[in-house]
Amino acid sequence: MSEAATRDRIVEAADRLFYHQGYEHTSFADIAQAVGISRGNFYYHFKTKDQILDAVIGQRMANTLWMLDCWERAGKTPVDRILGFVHLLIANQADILLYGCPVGTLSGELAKLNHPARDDANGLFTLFRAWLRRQFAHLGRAADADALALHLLARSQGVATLASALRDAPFVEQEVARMEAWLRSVAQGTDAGTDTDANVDAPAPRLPEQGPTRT
Amino acid sequence: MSEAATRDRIVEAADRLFYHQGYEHTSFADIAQAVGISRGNFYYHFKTKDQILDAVIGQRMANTLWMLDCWERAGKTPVDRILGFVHLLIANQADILLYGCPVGTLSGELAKLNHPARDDANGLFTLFRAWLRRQFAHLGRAADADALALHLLARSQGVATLASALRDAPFVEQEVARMEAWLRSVAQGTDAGTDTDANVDAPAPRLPEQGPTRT
DNA sequence: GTCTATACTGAGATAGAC
DNA sequence: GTCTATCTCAGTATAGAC
Repeated sequence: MSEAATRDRIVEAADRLFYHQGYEHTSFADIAQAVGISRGNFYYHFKTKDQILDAVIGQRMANTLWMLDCWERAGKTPVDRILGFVHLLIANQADILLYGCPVGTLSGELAKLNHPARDDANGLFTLFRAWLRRQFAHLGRAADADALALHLLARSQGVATLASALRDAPFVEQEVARMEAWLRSVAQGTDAGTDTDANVDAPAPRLPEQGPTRT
Repeated sequence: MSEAATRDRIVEAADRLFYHQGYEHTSFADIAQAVGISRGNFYYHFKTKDQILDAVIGQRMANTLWMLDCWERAGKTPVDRILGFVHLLIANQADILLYGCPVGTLSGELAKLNHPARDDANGLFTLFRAWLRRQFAHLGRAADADALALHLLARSQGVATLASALRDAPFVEQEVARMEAWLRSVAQGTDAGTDTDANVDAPAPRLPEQGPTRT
């Protein structure tokens, strides 16, 4: 088999396994078995496990850019385009219920491992952030476009995390509907709790927080 | 040293290390070193790694119950009590920026490992969920109290995930302010996008979603 | 209760034949 | 390019002395 073809199959298998089982928990043997090659052959294509991770992240970046570009071209209005992002939760619902968001979970794992590729993995977040920011700016919210982008990213991450923990599909639908409503209110400028209001530095009574554990 | 004292120190060290480094990435040697005992002594107290995990989860459950009870007694109104939860993000900001939320990250890791203690870890979510649900019910939102509880839990999870990925402290403050504003609107019954509205089954144009990758 | 010594396993990585 | 064989090391776990 051609070198490129085998390499691609390795990256593809590693991508899936890292998503399903986590990076650290996935062994060379797992990937080799999934591809159908020997462990030895493996090292012809990748010298270290970190190299495979780099390749996987690289491919995810490319795929993400391609996907963002699709939404860009397919959506007539900024709202339509942002809905493309929101509906990823629906389109990938089955996987998300089982494995969470691939961006968030990889980022979280690499953070705990203190892995050098941590920043590269976070680059995926940056891709979405910049794209969303541009959409919100086009929506006439240039002033707080970045805050809105981060807000929506966080909402989406939270839904993925809780959905996979609880394995709760209706919850995903519910939250997506909520995000759609929020997006409409942002488009109409009727959203509450934004930075343009004075409520940012509202004092709000702080309670005696925090027991012996953190949460 | 008394048996109980050493055991407690092991659980405490394991709790911290599981949070900082992840469960799988933390070895017996790591915990033993942190406690200052030998690996051999370790096995006098816990026979397997899973047993330590169970003990850690048990302690987190107890601590969480205690914390929820504190908020219950300290907050005069349901809004005050819920704010106790929201402000955990502020109180534990430093840790969250580095390690994310201990509940969400453990739950996510155990899900990927397909670990038997997965459901036990998710019990922590259930604790918060039931407590928040009760607060929202007291707020006069009995009909959608559970949905509101899950929504706030998800928001909090999303903020923790993104905050630790981006190491962005101002973002946490910003999102907490947003949650406070949202909570006020819920208390006043002026919140949008709830299940009581007709917008749940709004069609909303679905775009050609999903490129070759999931996100 | 706590220690040292050690068995056993799986995983990352290398060498060299085909 | 792909394979088998092998090395090294870390991690879980056990046995038995003190």
